[in-house]
Amino acid sequence: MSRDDEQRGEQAGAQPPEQLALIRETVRGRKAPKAKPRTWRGADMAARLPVARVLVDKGLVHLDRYFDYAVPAAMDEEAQPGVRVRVRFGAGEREGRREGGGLINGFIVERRADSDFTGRLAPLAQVLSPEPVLTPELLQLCRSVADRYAGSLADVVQLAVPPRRAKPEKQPSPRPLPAPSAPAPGGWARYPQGPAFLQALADKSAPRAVWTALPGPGGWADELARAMATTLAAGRGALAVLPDGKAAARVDAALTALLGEGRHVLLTAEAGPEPRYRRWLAVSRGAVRAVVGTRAAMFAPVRRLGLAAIWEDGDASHSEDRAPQPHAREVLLQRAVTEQAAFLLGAHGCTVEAAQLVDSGFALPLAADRETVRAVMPRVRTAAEGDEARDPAARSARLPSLAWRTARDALERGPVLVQVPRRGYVPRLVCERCREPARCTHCAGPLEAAGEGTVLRCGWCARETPAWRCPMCGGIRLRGSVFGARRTAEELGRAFPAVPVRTSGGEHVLGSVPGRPSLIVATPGAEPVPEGGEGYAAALLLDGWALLGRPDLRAGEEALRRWLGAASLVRPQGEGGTVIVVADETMRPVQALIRWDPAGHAMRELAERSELGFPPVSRMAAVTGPPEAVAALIAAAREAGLPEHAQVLGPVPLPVLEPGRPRGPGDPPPGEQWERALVRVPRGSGAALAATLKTAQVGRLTRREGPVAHIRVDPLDIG
DNA sequence: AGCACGCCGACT
DNA sequence: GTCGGCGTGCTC
Repeated sequence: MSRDDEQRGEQAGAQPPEQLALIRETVRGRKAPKAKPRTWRGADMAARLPVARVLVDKGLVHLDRYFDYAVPAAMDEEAQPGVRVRVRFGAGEREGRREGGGLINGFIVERRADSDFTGRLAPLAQVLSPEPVLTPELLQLCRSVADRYAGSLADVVQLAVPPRRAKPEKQPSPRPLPAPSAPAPGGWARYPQGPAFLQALADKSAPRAVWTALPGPGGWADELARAMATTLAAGRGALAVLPDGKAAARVDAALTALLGEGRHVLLTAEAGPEPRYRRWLAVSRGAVRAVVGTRAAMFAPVRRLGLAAIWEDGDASHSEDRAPQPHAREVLLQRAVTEQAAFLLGAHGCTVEAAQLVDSGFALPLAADRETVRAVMPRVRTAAEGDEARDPAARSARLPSLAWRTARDALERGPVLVQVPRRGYVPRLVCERCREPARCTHCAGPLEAAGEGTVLRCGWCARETPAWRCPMCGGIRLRGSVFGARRTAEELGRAFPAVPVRTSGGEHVLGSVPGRPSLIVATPGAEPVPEGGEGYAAALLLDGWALLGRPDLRAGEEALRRWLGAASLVRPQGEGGTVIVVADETMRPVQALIRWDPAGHAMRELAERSELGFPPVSRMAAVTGPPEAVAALIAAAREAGLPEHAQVLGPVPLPVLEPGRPRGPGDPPPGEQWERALVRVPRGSGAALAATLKTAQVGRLTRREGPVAHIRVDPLDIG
């Protein structure tokens, strides 16, 4: 943003000398020794509201409460609610004097006349900066997120408030620009309910919608920007969270085209810490009222929020990987409700959670007519896996003949996208005949085989299934591997020697590619957008079997989501756009792709999960850790009182972490054998479950009872 | 988690 | 009489 350059230098003249020294030290570099704050022992305390209630910045669950400190008179002015402070913490009293105790950071949450603490209050050591970053609204949001995820407030605050940077704080934010005028509906006119949704935003009411975006490269970004601009025009703030920097940049560009510079900021990691903090401050100070960003932006303190939007809620990157691992969709839902803002969930596909929002009546569907969909969608055809082409080059690439012919013809007209499975994306056990994932007859968890010829065991409840029989087709044989996908991708180049081949995925993701004939081999989610806005002439989706074969609950939804993502970049069928999906055409996600009906697919999935008692119809929490820690935490939770109808599944041994994959919270350290138990409760008991688990955890940590287990509410990979 | 406090045994 | 083992419990 060019706004970052418009800042004026600091006005140091107003600062007291003590602070100047501190500033110099901070600016000089990280290695410089920290100024030692004075002790304030015996100093005068503030005359009015001499007590500061402080949130101590330590993520320990059993310290999840506030601590009171005395406010020295010299800090009275700056020690306002929301500011960052340093306090002495963890020391006892020796010879009647307060001693030692490490200096740690915290936030003032309240100024009070008195404390309910009976001992002598320690004074605040230092006000780090007078910027009130943890506003009451943000604090309340963090509290409810912490509660929902059985985490500590300090952990969530750490996710919500970016680390301090001295320079941006000392610069003024630009003056807020007046509200823009409302934009035209643009692409929203293609949706029967589109204009009405915008009108509701303009009327400052709080519409909630699950938006099934029409295919086409980039249209969605403009529509999202228009929804945000309409909200701004009504005098309220807007926030959109996107799965990656690439998608966020597109909405940023669309908003800039609509409103010019200065009315919104882009909050992504790519900007670098200092510009990012500067932009965050501009939002916090109310200078900017619209935010486009990646998941950390879900906490952005937008003033008078009028719209909370999320794009592609099925993308795994919307799930925070730091404790307590909140999901952007859930956080934005929470904000929409408490801040009385509109909620917009948009995607090309549809998650079961989104379907449930519609099913429960919380949100209304925002989708185009069948006719409109048919007019812009590509032609979708299936190719059988065994139906390999006669051409030897195509054979070596294991391309079905239809895929081979389609690609060859389309390459006359433009670029062709080839979607191949991501490495490590290998299914577990499925029926050899109909490819139905093998599930436990007791709890419907995924069946696993420890090795060749070993007995089948459930990945959830550990019960053994000695004689498996497919419930769908009666088959008795299982299959569990996928052909070398990586090699298939490489061999594609040999199948089409006359055409340039480019790859996108893993470390090297392309944002866009030239619109001329070429083969683009990409892993799901890394598909580049063809330049010129025309789209791909064709797409080959070769990863069907790998995607659909996973026993993951989301396998179908995820396969469809990834296919739709790629197919959305293909030209309409009227312009010759064709998609070939190599998968069995009788499978439900394949059918949904052919009909371009993600919402219908998600509704059917939801109905099925409802029967089986799966999330999101039920709520789950995963408890992982060393076996004795898991057992003890579950026992403690039982004692603390699990909600009615709670069901404990397992524990079962956790599979060893694949080498190379980064270890997250809840993953075992290398070499340790951990276990996982799942606790399942009816919908509506989620809050009670989180509270119980947290109580059990706090009890165990306080008494330091052996190794610690990790709690994950709404685990993603439950089988 | 740190870290101090305290209660009991072994030492100068 | 005093030092220090580590078990117990608090951190404003």
